[in-house]
Amino acid sequence: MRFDELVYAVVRQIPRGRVASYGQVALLCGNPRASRAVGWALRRNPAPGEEIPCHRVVNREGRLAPAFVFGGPDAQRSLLEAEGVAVDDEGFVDMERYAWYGPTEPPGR
DNA sequence: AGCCTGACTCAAA
DNA sequence: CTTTGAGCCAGGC
Repeated sequence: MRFDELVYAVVRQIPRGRVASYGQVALLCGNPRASRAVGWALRRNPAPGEEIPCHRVVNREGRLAPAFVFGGPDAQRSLLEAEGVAVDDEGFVDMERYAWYGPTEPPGR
């Protein structure tokens, strides 16, 4: 299986209203250091939207991807806010509150 | 095989 | 806090 397919498989599991960091996705793919490769894979996302919610992937600090990536300065923000994820003016999301813990989704939050 | 790129991350100045 | 530099990984050429 291609690495990017693995990335998509993971991203596809991120629930609505939650976000995951590139490092988190890389970890779930088995390569904690492959965060860059994750971004590389998402760059050519074959099915944006509910299929592969790449807008739910943010960097380690909860910072959204650069504007050009989603074709607009508020594209990703709109998608996230639409599903209940608050995004501040600087394009940051509260990781403590929206971070996805993984496929198993441990207790608490 | 080698070199380059990037939606990343960490450490240091 | 901002700016650099370096390590990392997969894929495109």
